[in-house]
Amino acid sequence: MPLELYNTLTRKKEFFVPLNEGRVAMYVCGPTVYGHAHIGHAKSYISFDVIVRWLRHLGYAVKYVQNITDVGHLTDDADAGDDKIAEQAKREKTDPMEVAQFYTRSFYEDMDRLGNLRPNIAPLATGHIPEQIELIERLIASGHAYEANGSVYFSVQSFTGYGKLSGRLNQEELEPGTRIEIKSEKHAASDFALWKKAESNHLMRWNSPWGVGFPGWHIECSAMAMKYLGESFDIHGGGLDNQFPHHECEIAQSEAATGRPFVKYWLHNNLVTVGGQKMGKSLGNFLTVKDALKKFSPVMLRFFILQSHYRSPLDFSDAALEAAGAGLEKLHDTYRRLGEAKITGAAIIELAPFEQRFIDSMNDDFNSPTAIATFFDLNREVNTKLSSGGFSEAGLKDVLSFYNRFAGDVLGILPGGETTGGSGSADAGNKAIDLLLELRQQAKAKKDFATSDLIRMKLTDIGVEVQDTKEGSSWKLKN
RNA sequence: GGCGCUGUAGCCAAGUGGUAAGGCAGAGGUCUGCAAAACCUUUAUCGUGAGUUCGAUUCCCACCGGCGCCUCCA
Repeated sequence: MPLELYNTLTRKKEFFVPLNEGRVAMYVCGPTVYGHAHIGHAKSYISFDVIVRWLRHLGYAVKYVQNITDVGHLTDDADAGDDKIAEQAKREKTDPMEVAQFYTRSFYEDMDRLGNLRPNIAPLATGHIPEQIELIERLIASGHAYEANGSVYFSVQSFTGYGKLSGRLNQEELEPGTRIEIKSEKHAASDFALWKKAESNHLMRWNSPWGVGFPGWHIECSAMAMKYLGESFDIHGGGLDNQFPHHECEIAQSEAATGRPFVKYWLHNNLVTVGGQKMGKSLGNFLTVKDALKKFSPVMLRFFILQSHYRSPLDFSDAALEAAGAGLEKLHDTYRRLGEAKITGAAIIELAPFEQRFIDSMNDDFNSPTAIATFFDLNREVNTKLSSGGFSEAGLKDVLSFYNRFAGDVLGILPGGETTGGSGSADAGNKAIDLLLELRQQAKAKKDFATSDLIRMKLTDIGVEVQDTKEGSSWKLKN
């Protein structure tokens, strides 16, 4: 089965056919850098990371652009309120650029830990002011935008396709005056800001044909996506919460300016809930990646997220994460055993069916949960072979390669460098543990179980789990 | 009110018009000096009601419950 993906724009699964053969141009909305990344960011960027990895596995040359929003994102709606970053700067008694830099670094630190590959291009909104101004000028020239009192607004009614992404086609149904305050300078309630006039106290400001101001939130993505990926490109991703109005506005701006389709496939990941409710600062159930990683390892968090589908909502709880972690440990144990296995037998595993299942899963709209299920079934077979004779040289090599390619390269869920036991370790601490196990082995040989159990108990106390097998004892660190 | 999603075993979570993956937890067993690990066996008729169909958990409708968007949010 070739790759199929669910296109939000058409609301159905479609076969993936890139605009240029062999190449994929992909844009994913990046974070607004006014705070540390939360576990919702983790779900979104892990999902798209795996999507990128899978496209690359299929042989596509993927150009992955993910922006950093460091200006223009306002606290209220697109037209009122203060800039989020400027607000945070006030709270931290510093200036906006420092806030943006600080949280940008924090963001990449978190994403790196979670195993997400860096995007090929990570453009900043503040670094693309001329491109945004140019795009706004095009929209004014073509009659899709108008200036009012130093600000520029997009005229929604000038673009017939507005609403096609979110299904919100009838703009009259918006109840004026309830939640969207009509500003007198706007021609219609649903018009949105492309450029905002800067008040005198506004720190982030640039010169423009309309006076000193700053760009609106939506325009940056259009300008940067088109600059690096062209006026039409393959995939645009983002969180479901950005479907409207952000992505709707992106389509309107871009297609009104160019007269051609902006994006072929729109992908939206579902949201993280905590206790069944959306996570929010105001709800008090807000969890940052950094806090989550104090309790759980990065690969556990990643695995937990990938065990549900990217388009499904995911409810976060300690219990759910621990349950996922127990399963992941099983995978890791087997992988570790494979790495330490001696060539003692002639066993091989027919990997083709497993590979087919994995590929079919991923090709079915990036179904990572069923892809992972493949590994649990393979795991069982591997363990059986390991404890009944062992693998042949080729058999071992093939199985390890399978884990490395699919669990490692594609899903990124193999152990991330944490210490595990076994012989052959150069570390002095590891050697000391190996020595203790050797002494325990001697005690066991003399049927001195009191001593052998004492050693095992004491090791357990310091977090070292001992396991006896026919070939001897092994150990690993328990977290 | 408008748009959309969703309701599968104790918990998490896939999926299909022909009676349901995987994980966690539980039970029994094999192995073991004991344990751990591993392996084997075992636990659901898919929110409720009606309809289409030879047959529906999967399609249509209604209802009940949960969630998201409609204001910034991955």
